[in-house]
Amino acid sequence: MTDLATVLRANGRRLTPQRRRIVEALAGLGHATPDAVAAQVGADGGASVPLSTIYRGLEALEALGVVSHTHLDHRAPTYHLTGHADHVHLVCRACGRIDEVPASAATEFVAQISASRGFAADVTHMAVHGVCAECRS
Amino acid sequence: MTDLATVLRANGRRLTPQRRRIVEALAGLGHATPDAVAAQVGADGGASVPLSTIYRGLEALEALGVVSHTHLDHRAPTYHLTGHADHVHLVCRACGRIDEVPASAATEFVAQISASRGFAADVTHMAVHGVCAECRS
DNA sequence: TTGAATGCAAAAAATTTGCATATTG
DNA sequence: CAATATGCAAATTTTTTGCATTCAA
Repeated sequence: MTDLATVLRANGRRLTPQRRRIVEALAGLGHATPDAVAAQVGADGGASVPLSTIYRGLEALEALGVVSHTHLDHRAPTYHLTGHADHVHLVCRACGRIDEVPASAATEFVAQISASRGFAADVTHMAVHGVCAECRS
Repeated sequence: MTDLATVLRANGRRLTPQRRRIVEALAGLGHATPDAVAAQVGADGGASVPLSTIYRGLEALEALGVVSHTHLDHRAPTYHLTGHADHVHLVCRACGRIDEVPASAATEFVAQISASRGFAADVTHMAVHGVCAECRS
């Protein structure tokens, strides 16, 4: 936790209560859109934080590698703590359900494109679309 | 081409000149955002087509499986013809470059999650983020 | 102190929707 | 002719920006 302050300060940034709350919200939610983060932050009892601050906070934290985001579905960037367990998201195109599988399932795939293209893939929180088991039947 | 009309009619939809131009635009561009499609459609000499029609057209075509979309970067759904060569996009987080590798590179990966979760992944045009060869050095 | 961050409010983008009119099948 | 699509304009939604004020370091 104090680590957060360290990372920010090391880059001339500051740890404000708002940012601390953004991180806490993400820790509790796992994944969340800026909107959802705002809602969660507002739900912790304290004063609500304007969306603009949420956006700027997430942006600052992402620049420092504390959080990152992916696009699980249509229009919604979902943020998560970088430390959050690495996994790939399986997004069902039919029912919308989102399942997860450990990122290790893609190890081979990652190695392959690294070898063939020199591309260092980061499959953490990668979104894979398709149809889930239930919807297939 | 006439096939397009068939698919639409088979579902009670209609082939309008606008939709034909949308498909032509995609064929020429490969991938494109709704905005880019509109620009291309407008560049073909004919009258410009309002964005709302582009959106509705893409939606209708996607529902019939003629086109589909993915999110390559931050805020931009990119559409492409379903028939367009299957490949996975390698999006460089550093320079923004987008490279492609055949979808077959993910065969093993797809098989794995199918076996473990019964999830039928469609990696066509899947976006994989990371750092490209040049930016790594 | 002093520059970074917040809060608001207003501006931009990006989509979506209502509806009268035009068109396709 | 009947139902689907288009065009436009207006309404939403989502994200960004300007700025005076507050606050962390």
